[in-house]
Amino acid sequence: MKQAKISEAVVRRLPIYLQVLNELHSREIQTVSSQELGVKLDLNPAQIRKDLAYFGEFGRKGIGYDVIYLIEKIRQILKVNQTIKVALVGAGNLGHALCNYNKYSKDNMKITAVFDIHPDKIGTNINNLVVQPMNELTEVVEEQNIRIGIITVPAYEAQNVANQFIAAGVEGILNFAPAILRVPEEVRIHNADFTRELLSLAYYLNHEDDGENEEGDRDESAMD
Amino acid sequence: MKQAKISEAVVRRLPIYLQVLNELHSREIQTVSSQELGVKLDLNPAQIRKDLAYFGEFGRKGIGYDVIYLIEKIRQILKVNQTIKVALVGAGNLGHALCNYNKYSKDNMKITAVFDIHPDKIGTNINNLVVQPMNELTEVVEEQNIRIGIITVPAYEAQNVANQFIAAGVEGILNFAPAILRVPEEVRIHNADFTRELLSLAYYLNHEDDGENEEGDRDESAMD
DNA sequence: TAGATTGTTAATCGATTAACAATC
DNA sequence: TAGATTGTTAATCGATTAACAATC
Repeated sequence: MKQAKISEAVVRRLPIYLQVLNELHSREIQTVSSQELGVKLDLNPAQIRKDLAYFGEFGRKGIGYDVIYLIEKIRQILKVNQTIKVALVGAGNLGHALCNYNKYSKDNMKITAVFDIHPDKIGTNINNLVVQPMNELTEVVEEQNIRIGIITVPAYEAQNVANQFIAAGVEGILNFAPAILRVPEEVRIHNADFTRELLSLAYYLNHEDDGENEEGDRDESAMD
Repeated sequence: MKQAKISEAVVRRLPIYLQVLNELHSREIQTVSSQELGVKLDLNPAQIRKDLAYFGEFGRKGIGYDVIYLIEKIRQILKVNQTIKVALVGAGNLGHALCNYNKYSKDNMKITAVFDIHPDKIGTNINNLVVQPMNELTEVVEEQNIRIGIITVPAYEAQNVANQFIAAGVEGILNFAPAILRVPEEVRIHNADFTRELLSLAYYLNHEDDGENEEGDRDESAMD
């Protein structure tokens, strides 16, 4: 009865469920069926039921899921029912944006420390946090028990920052820099590099209606 | 011989390949094998070859892939060999950050217009662009032939902005707001909501070494 | 009770990986 | 030529979906 291995696809859907559920909750809706969730999210209801069933029996047959209860359960699963402390390196515009989001967030993930390498940034204030110099990172991460590091520095500095986070003992890294980072196996890394999203979005432009891509280009031999 | 249907998973890997290739190019490396790419990206070499082979024969047997040639080809596939114009709504910190990234980007995706609803933002300058009022959006999008809209407004305004983008005729939307947006089938939407990344990252914290989750919680009947 | 909806098993579908002939 | 590596087919693996008994 050990928890079956949960695929990444399942885990990535949980925050989406949470988002819809929070919205339903704010509209004071108390119960929801997998059917209804499926319509909202363009997902197969069976998939939603199956995803949730990996973690327990959260619903009631004939009724559906209690919104508040399910929110609580998903939070438990994602471990955001406890406060998780986060540090951020790179006090630029993006760093600012994330700190602000943070302020309004309902989830218990808190950015509790901000670092930067540039002397003109150090000592300034972001959302009640004082920007600290990089050489204090290790100490602060250890002392505050920070578990996640966010990287919002230019690509060429990203690996270096990641290394410092890892040395300091974070368990996960959220990387916004457009760079491929090497991390040891025990550290989880997620990339939130928006250029990837933008480029893959471009692929789908006009893919139906214009035929530009359908001739030429295909049957020449490569690199001649 | 019509192009086989390309799965989303494949398309999402193309920008990653492009990223590594650009890096190799900047280091003046001229040829690369699927083997080497696989090591760098933690991907199976066969998968990389198969991904690329959907679009043509880009490599040379016994040799590998010419870096410059492959960059060019992937750019064609993603349609970023031409300039693609992008508009952004929401001139906050995140909007600023994206506009700046944009400035340094090598890809031909250009943010050419920025909008905001707040009077105090309108008329200000971001990266040489003047922030415009929302009521000019439709006209500007049409005139400039803008094909992608980026949404960096609070969640409660996101759907409204999306509707305006869609009415103005954009083909794709990149949404940074933590909201689930409804769009018509012909409009492609990608979500870059960082809270999702952060929440799914939290799931993986400590999943190996602490057993907190392994008892209790499982076999109580739901909602009693 | 009848209708609705879950949790779960079985069937299907699609994506990844292995293997290898072709060839540089 | 011998070694390397592609493009591609076949085998495997995993994820999604359909179907339905259990039950509220």
